[in-house]
Amino acid sequence: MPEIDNIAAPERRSDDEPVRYNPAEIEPRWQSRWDADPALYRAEDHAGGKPKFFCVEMLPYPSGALHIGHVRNYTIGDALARFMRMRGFNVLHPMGWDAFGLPAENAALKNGRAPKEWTLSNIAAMKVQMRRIGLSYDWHGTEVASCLPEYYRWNQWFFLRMLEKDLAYRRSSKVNWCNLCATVLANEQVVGGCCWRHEDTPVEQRELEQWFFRITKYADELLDGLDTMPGWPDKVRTMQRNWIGRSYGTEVTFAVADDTALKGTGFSPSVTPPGKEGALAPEGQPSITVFTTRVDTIFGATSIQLAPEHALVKEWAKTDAALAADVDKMVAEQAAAKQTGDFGTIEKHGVSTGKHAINPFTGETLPIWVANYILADYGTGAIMSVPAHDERDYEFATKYGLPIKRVIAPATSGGANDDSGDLALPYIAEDEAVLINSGEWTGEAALEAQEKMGLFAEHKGFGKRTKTFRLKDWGVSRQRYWGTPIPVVYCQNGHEGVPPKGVVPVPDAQLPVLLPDNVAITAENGSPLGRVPEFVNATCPVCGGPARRETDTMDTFVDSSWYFYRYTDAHNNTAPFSSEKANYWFPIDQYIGGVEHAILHLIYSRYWTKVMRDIGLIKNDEPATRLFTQGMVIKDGAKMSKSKGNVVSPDEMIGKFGADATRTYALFAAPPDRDLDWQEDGVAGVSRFLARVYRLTMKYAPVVKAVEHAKGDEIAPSAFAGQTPAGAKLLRTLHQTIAKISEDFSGRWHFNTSIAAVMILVNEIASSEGAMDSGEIAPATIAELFRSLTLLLAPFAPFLTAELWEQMGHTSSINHAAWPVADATLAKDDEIEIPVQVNGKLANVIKVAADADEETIKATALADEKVQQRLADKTIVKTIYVKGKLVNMVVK
RNA sequence: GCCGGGAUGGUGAAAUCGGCAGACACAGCGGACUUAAAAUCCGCAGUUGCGAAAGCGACGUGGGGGUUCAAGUCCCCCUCCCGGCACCA
Repeated sequence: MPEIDNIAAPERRSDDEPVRYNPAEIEPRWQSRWDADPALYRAEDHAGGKPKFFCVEMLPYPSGALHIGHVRNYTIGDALARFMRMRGFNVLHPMGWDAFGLPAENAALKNGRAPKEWTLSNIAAMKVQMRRIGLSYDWHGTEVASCLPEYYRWNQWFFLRMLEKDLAYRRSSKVNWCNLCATVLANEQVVGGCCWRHEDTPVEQRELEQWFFRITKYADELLDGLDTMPGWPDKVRTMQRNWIGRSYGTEVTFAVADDTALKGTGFSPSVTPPGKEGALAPEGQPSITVFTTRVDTIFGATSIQLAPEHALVKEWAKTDAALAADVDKMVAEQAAAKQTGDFGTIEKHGVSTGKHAINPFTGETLPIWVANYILADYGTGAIMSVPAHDERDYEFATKYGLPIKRVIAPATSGGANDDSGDLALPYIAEDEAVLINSGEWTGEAALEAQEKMGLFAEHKGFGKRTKTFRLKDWGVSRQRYWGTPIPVVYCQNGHEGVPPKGVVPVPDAQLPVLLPDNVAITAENGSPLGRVPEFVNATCPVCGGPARRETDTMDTFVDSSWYFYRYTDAHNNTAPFSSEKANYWFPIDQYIGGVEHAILHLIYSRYWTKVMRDIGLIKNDEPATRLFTQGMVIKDGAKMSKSKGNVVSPDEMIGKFGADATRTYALFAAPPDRDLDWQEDGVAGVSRFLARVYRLTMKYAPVVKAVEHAKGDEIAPSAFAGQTPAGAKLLRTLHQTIAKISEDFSGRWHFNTSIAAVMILVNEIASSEGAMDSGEIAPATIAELFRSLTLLLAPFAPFLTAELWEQMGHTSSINHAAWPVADATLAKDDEIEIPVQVNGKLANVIKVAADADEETIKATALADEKVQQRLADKTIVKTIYVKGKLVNMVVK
């Protein structure tokens, strides 16, 4: 190919007209070209032969401005999406807006702006920012905004399906109330006793009628499914496991003793009337059911403890003023402690009810107490207290002088009847521990006894083996305006549609129930919708009579529970999405977002996926195969906040250094899973690096163009004979870099080292400028270098690389240009460096041929002068050789 | 208290499987270019001792112990920081 070799290197441009990297000129120019092409990032129809890749980043709340943390999150996803496109995948990369929620109402209160107008203008502003950053979203095909009726009508549609399946229900319950939000919060939205949005505002407990979703129906599946999700971080899975909190145990029913009868027979608390063992309470007599995970310790129970809000306590308090007063105090104390978040540390105390219960296993009579450490909403709100084998019960029993009875001993101790008591109490029994003092069960291993005693209680009818979850049903009612109206009415003629009683669902055909505009937002409690007569006054769909419309709206986590399904079919107006499309794209191949949603959005959306599967919409069990949680962006070692004045503005960064530098820095400064300390000087450094790439590539772009033109625009083949050493060295580095980055993308995602590798390559190219100009390095090599360099940087710096790609004479977009392939032969070093140690200390580094055998390497090492100095007067005991890595001589 | 994650130069970090600790950058210092500055380029750079220098040596990955020819990496104990959960029976 003489004509190629004869292409002259371009003249060095004179110093007075340098080619300057100017992102402020390049980036807007490309941005408007991209904006003008609605199909640029459109995924192909699923009929195509390419493998699919569905890449989703968690959608933002449209607050009005992107946070630098968003930039990091979206840049990670965008780099991956761009890489996968170049690897030939059919990539769906969408974006949307989590657009309902309280800040819009606060803005209305503060500035008098309508929530809708405020939200939509924020969306517009943030979309401009996202476009400036060069994020490759298919806006036209996929954009979703949850505040639009086209979206939220499907929330309503799902709500109706949930009603039909008895997954949505209404009941009165104690709820978390945030005064600043002026609404109810779900358990998941209470963080350390405070509101998740108002970190310093304690959550109050209020009794309210609420809509709930029966997420507990799926508790087992949500928990067990975690074991089948290796692509999710352990951290998130562990958090979800703890949140769901399944405990296997036994419910045991204790009959409440008839005190009047006992008094007549000379009652003694530990003596049971004969024949009363295992007795259930007679008709009309109350009983108490406790939940325990350690039924094997039941012979050690010495009292029953009830939560202050237990139904029986309320009953007894009616006729016992002193008890009522004590209990009220306890309820108030529990509520206060929950607010301040130190529920776990308040001192245990309680009060005796004077009543007694009968242990069905032993027939013993146990005193019934009310205790402040018993939760009303976990298990049955009642426990059997076993002070010998439970720390909390021990503490309580010691305080009040209740008996402590040992019924379990370690398996290694003196045997079944060893209750010598030399072991510290409380003794928390292990599985192998052995029962003592437990009647016919004495001698059984604890774990087996749990099983057998549970079965026994079941058989005798005073208990059952069961499991309890920490997870509660999801309260979705919000007393707010800016959310999805719940699509039911209450018929004033008493018509009933579906249960619950009195509720008439709005028929599908009447959806959406539109959120009215022009609603006065005030700070008063109660939903603003309740003050809009045109909204509240409705017609019963069953009888046509007057009806009152539900004024609660849905929790915004409903919106985000299924938004990514809508991406696959965003313009569908007859269904939430087409099953065919969803089944092609789902599950999401890579989901990326902050870990703060580990037990909010990420558990709700798993639940929603299972519900949608069970109503036949989709086939997948889980929404996403892989989840990545990126680290926070911090500044000067601290979380960014307006009050600290250390907030980094993405616009300012882009204005100063350009989007490419901002993006590249966000990936370069730290591995994506770690926290990143934002340093503006670092962005400046990356910007200098991109400027160097620009200057060099612009200089040699004509060479690339000429070479590729001569070859008919084929990809330059790498291996050609007669390569000079300088050229071979550059090609080696190039192919090592290609291999490294390709690997980083498919595994570790340590883009910081990917970018460092490109920097090394560029440094080497820059120092070979003389050799390239003199012709020592062939034009074909130069062409391959710059062509590949541009492709390698394309996922990180899309504007710069698009510009350079065009400057090299390419007319087709770089977005779908093929990712370079590493040539292992070219990447291979022909000479390697081997460190030589003497007694583990570095003596020297020797250079040997890459294919040198062990003998040669050892001989070379031994012959080395510096090594010899270390070996003087010593005897070599052993020589360790690690192939291609090191030689270590052990000497005496 | 329990469960995760982390601690490496002045700073962000690298070392992917036990094999040259500090790649790549930032900040710094010295130099070139310039009337000057900016920009750019070249060089130095873990700490410390000896030396005029080339160089030679010691120490060094939060602390202490261990395994190994060899430890940032594996094991045991401890400290501190971040995140989550926390009287869940």
